[in-house]
Amino acid sequence: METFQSLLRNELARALGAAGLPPAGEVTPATDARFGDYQTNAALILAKQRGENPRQLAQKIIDHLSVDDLAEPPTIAGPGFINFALKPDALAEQAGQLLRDDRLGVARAEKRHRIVIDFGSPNVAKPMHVGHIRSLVLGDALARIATFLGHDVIRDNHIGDWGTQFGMVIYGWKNLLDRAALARDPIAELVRIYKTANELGKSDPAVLDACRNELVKLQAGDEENLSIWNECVALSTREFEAAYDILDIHYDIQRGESFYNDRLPAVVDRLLQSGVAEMSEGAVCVFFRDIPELAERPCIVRKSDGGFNYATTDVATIDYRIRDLGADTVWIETGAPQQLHFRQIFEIARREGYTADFRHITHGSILGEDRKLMKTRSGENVALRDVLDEAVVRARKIVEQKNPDLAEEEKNAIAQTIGIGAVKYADLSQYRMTDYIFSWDRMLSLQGNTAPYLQNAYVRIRSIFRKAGEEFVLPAELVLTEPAEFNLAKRLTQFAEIVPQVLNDFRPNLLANYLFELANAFHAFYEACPVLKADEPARATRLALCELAARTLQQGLDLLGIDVPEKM
RNA sequence: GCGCCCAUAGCUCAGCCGGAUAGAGCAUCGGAUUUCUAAUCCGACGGUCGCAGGUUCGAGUCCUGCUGGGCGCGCCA
Repeated sequence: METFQSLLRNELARALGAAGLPPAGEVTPATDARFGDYQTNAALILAKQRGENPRQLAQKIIDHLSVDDLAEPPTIAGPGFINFALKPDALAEQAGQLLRDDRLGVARAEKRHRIVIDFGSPNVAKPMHVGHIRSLVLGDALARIATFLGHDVIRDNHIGDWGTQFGMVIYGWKNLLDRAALARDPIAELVRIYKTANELGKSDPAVLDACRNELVKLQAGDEENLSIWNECVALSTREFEAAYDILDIHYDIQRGESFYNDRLPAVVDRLLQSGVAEMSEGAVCVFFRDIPELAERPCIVRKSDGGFNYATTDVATIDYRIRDLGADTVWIETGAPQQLHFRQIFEIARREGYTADFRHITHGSILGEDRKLMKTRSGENVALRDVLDEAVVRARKIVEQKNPDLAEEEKNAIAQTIGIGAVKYADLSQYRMTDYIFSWDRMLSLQGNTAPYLQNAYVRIRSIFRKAGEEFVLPAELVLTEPAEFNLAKRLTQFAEIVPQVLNDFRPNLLANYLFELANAFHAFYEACPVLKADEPARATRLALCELAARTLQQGLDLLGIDVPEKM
């Protein structure tokens, strides 16, 4: 089914053609209720191109428009906008259709892409910390939305499992390991031996040498070191999985850096042979002399000691995703500091002839309430698990306060849904590039643009249906009379317009903002329009609006990776 | 030195391709509950969109310069 926006857009295109005018402008939701529901600036654009009077052109366009079944007669306003006000009947009809559509009106993408999404990507032998939240939550939401739009999405966990840190970890494992501590908290012990080895190495060159030696042995395939390494990867993976379960974020494949090891020599040979790379000061480099910003920033793909680095791995990773996985689109979600690196990697890929759509999707940092990078009092990164645990504990207290009569088990489940949802939503409701200030009080607030506010709108609807004690039956016809009904219905029809927009510039916050406005429209409707006590046909119409609002909230939150409770 | 990102109400933030008198939430103040979850709703107050130029019928949005903050820049990832 089509959205009002696309119906009007098509009609505009037809009218322009009929008027002998070229396609121009766009149809957008009205910026203000006074201007109706939709508007187009087509006349303004054409007037500029042709040096004609915009209002006269607008009239000419209107003369060819036929939107009687959707809207009141279009009007000209301001410098030459054409405004459309939807007819209540058209809105009611559209809402009825949405209820019959299990996609809530969201069209599948015209072209189905195979998209590899790389996000999260934690390091082995290190704890996941609060900084991983953004990449995880943003990447997951984008993956969910792309999947819903019909794309073939492969979620790839590109874990850091082959860094130079393993020299120290293996040295520590052999000389410093406390088995009991490892059994208790594997990652904490791995971090401890890594840090201790690092400290020792600073004061004792012999230790530093020993660490280097362990790394060389690992890279040469030494059996003992490989088995220690394997154990570290397994322990870390178990830890990651626990976090993924809590967050309900899951991957299709996990191809860590080590996966690409045996492909690296061939990558460099190929780059040299094709002339993309060249020798420089003993290293193999790619220069970008024709790109001003990159002219003085070469990318090293093989160090002068013959070793490979992460650039080599990332070139190999691009290869794999396109050749082996068949991707035509690659999205990499990481923090902003890696922008230069991926710019280089993508440029190398283009020079190798790859035409896939590469996107580096970056995000800002999470700051503490002191506006500095979020750290514990002792200056450590805040552990991801601690954040998630505290979110649930805090949510649990609120549930206890507001709804003490629920069963313990139910309270726990609700606290989980609200707490985790709040953490995710706080991140997703904000434009990804801006740094955001982490605040428990704000994200768990019951008012404002928060997950609990949206979840509450859903819960109120579920409560109505529980009270009604009846299955939802779609009425033959919806009849909209009250302004609050009209506003809610209009919001509901816009879900299908918003969802695809998110992928334009990777902005899940557009969807979050929409859902907030929808919840707002629902709450206003809830206050103004009794549902169960209303007479027919208002009662059936209002139940239908409730049903559609519940489904839209649930679907929208699900696309953000957020669950809804039945009670709270 | 060069490059990337950011700067909007007291606070936290929206504002995608340039569009009409720049919007929310929080906070503050004032209202609303015999009613389906008041975990809500309605209203008021609050702005030199960092500064200065430029392009345009029209600039928070695009261009140039500047200021302030964050990050990055040849052998870590």
